[in-house]
Amino acid sequence: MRDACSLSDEILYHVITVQKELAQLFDTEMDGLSSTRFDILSNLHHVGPLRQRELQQRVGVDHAAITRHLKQLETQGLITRERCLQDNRVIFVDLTDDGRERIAHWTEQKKCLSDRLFVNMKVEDQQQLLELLNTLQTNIQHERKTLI
Amino acid sequence: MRDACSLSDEILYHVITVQKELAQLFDTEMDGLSSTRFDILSNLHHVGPLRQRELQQRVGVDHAAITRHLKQLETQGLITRERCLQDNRVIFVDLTDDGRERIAHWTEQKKCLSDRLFVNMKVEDQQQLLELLNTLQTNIQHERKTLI
DNA sequence: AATCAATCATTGATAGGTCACACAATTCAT
DNA sequence: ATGAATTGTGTGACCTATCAATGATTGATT
Repeated sequence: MRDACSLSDEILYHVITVQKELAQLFDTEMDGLSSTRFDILSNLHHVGPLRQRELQQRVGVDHAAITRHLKQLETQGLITRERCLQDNRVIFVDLTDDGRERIAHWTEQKKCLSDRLFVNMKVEDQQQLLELLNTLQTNIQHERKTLI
Repeated sequence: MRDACSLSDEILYHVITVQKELAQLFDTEMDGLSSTRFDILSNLHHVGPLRQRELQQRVGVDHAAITRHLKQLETQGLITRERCLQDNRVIFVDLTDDGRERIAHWTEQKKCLSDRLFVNMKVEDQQQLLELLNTLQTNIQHERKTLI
């Protein structure tokens, strides 16, 4: 990605490096909570109890990853998992009281962090950035569909 | 990152998802060549033989990761590694003829792909996107520095 | 000259991701 | 009603990343 000879190359390269640095910043700032785990807890916090399957789709990682994350979060006492009585395949995931408290705090922490990253960027610039990222994302998705 | 309540949250969330989808598109399109490996070969292609250490810094991954990638690329016959005679600690990495041929082809393939991802975006929009990503990146880097 | 510090590469432990496969429960077709 | 597909979850194998510790080599200090 480095040694980009074209504008588009350079943009793609930056998307990758920005994400990488962002993830590292996130990890050090949030005392070890990974961005995926934050996502899991955040979904449960805002939406309420969720089937494992739906949680997996919302967070956007593999089934296997979700299974393992939830197992760990359960042993840490942040979430509970219960089989559904109507459909014995599905598992309902919910926050414990402790988990609810912790994710509320983490959310606050993350909000401060993300605000700090945009202090010197005008709101209209932020909006345009978001819009451009959206365009890029739909292009990527379109490309991926035509591949399959 | 999902369930963003603020503009900044939403931007960061998009950076992450765009990168993720980009990496997956890249992988499927480039017959299994990961973006890191592309980076390694691309650096060698444009810059020439490099010390392993400098290659590592350019690509921006850990020492360990570079060691393992290079080991694999060597067994695939794409690169060579030779100890430096003057300084027996360093290893010089270079492309083989086969590697040179392959990376040239991959570069072409990638160029087509990245062009396709920006067909519907005006050049001035691309420039602004790049600029905004740069701003964000320097903010992240600044934040990481103040942390340590 | 001997030792101590710095540099470069490697290795092991650990974490997170994918894919492929397995298994149980449910739903659908005929 | 029963056999076949589908769905939800769990597990194993593998890949890539990090960090920490190790080893080897060089350079610097005394």
